[in-house]
Amino acid sequence: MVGVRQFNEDEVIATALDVFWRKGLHDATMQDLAAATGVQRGSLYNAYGDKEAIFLRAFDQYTGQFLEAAGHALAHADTTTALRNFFDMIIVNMTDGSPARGCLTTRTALDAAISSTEVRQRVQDVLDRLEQLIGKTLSAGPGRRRAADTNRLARVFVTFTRGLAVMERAGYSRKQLKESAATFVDAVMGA
Amino acid sequence: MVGVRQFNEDEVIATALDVFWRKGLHDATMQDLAAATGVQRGSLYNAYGDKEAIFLRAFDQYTGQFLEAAGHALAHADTTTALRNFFDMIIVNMTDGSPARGCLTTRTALDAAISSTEVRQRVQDVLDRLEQLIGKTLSAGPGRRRAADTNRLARVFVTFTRGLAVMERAGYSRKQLKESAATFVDAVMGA
DNA sequence: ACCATTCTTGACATGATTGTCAATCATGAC
DNA sequence: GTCATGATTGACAATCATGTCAAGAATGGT
Repeated sequence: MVGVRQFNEDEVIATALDVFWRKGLHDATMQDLAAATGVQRGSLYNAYGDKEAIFLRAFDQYTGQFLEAAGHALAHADTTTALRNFFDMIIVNMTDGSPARGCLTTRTALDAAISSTEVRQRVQDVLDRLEQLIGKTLSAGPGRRRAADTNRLARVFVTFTRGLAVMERAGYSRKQLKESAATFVDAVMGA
Repeated sequence: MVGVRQFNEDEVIATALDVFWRKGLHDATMQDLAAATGVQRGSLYNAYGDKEAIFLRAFDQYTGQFLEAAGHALAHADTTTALRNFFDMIIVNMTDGSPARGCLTTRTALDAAISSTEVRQRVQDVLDRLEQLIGKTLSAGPGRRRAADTNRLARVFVTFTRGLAVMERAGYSRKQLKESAATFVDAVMGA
C-alpha cells in the first residue's frame, strides 16, 4: 500500500452508526459524519462514495449487534421468560442514551425519502430474521401449536416490537414501555 | 372585508393534508403545497405563517377524521367484532392510495427533525384519545377485568396499531397486515 | 369614483447540502 | 533518495428550501 488511509474504518463506521442512530439517515449530513469522525467530507466521499454507502455499512453493524443480542435474550428454556428478556433488551436498546436514540430500524423504515431498494431490503431482512428468531423460540416452547400459527404469532411479536419503537418516539418512558410489553406477553402467552 | 382571499381555506388544508400524508411534514415543501393547492408560496406564508402552522391545521383535520372513524368502527356490541372492525379500518386507512400513504401519526412521531412541542403534543393527544376509545370498548365487554388492567390492555392495542403502521412502511401488504391483526386479536381476546 | 385594506406575485437574500475536482501531501516500494 | 500511488484538503458549482419584502392588483365601503 502506498497512499495510506489516515483513519480506522471500523471506528469511522461505528461513529457513523452513532450519528445515524441519533439523527436518522435522512437528517444526518455528511457534515455531521465528518465532524463526528474527524474525517473530512472529501475523504469520506473518496472512501465510501456517498452517504448511503456509509449508512449501509453502519446499518449492517447495527443489525449484527441487534440480532445477536436478540438471540441471546431469547435463549431461555422457558418461552415466556425468553420473551420477557427479549422485550427488556429491545426496550433498553431504544431508550438508551440521552436523549434516547430510539430504534434505528423503525426510523429507517419510516423515512419516506428513502426510495433506495438496498436500504429497504435491509430493513425487511432484519424484520425477517427477527421473526425467525422469535418463531424458533415459540416453537421450542410447550408446543400444541401448528407451524403456521407459530409463524403468524412470531410476526405479531415483531409487529409489537415496532409498535414499542413508535411509542418510544411518541414520548412514552422506559417504564411505560416495559409495562406494555409485560401486559402484551401475559395476554398472548396466557397470564 | 376588502382584500379578499382568493382561495377556499378548507380546500387548501384538505389538499395540504394529502401532501403531508404522502410526503411527511419534513419532506413536504412549501413548493409542494403551493403546486398542489394552486396557491402561491407567498400567499401561503401570508395566510398561515409557516409550514408547521399549515401542518397543524391539516393534522387536526386528519385526527378528527381518524378518531371519528375509529369510534365508529369500535361501536359494536361484541368486543371482539368491534376490535376486528377497528383494525380493518386502520389497515385500509394506511394501505389506501397508490403508493400507499401509510399512517400520518406514526410518520410524524418518527420524524426526528421535529422538535416542535406543538406537533409532539398533537401526536400524543391522538394516541391518548385512541387509547381511551379502545379502553371504553374493552370495558364495555363481558367485564371481569380491573380498570387498571383494561387501561394497560388498551395501551397494548394502541401500541400494536403503531406496529402495523411500521410494518406497512416496511413493505407488508394489506393482506399480511390483516392477518397479523386477526392473529393478535384472537391471541389477546382468546381465540 | 376614490381609497384603504388586504391579498397576490415574483424577486431576493440566506443558508444548507450534495457531489466534484485539482492541487497538495505522505508513504511505502524500489 | 526518488517516485508512483492514493489519501487529503479546501474550494467550487449546483440545488433546493426557507422566509421576507416591495410593488402591484383587486375589492368593498364611502
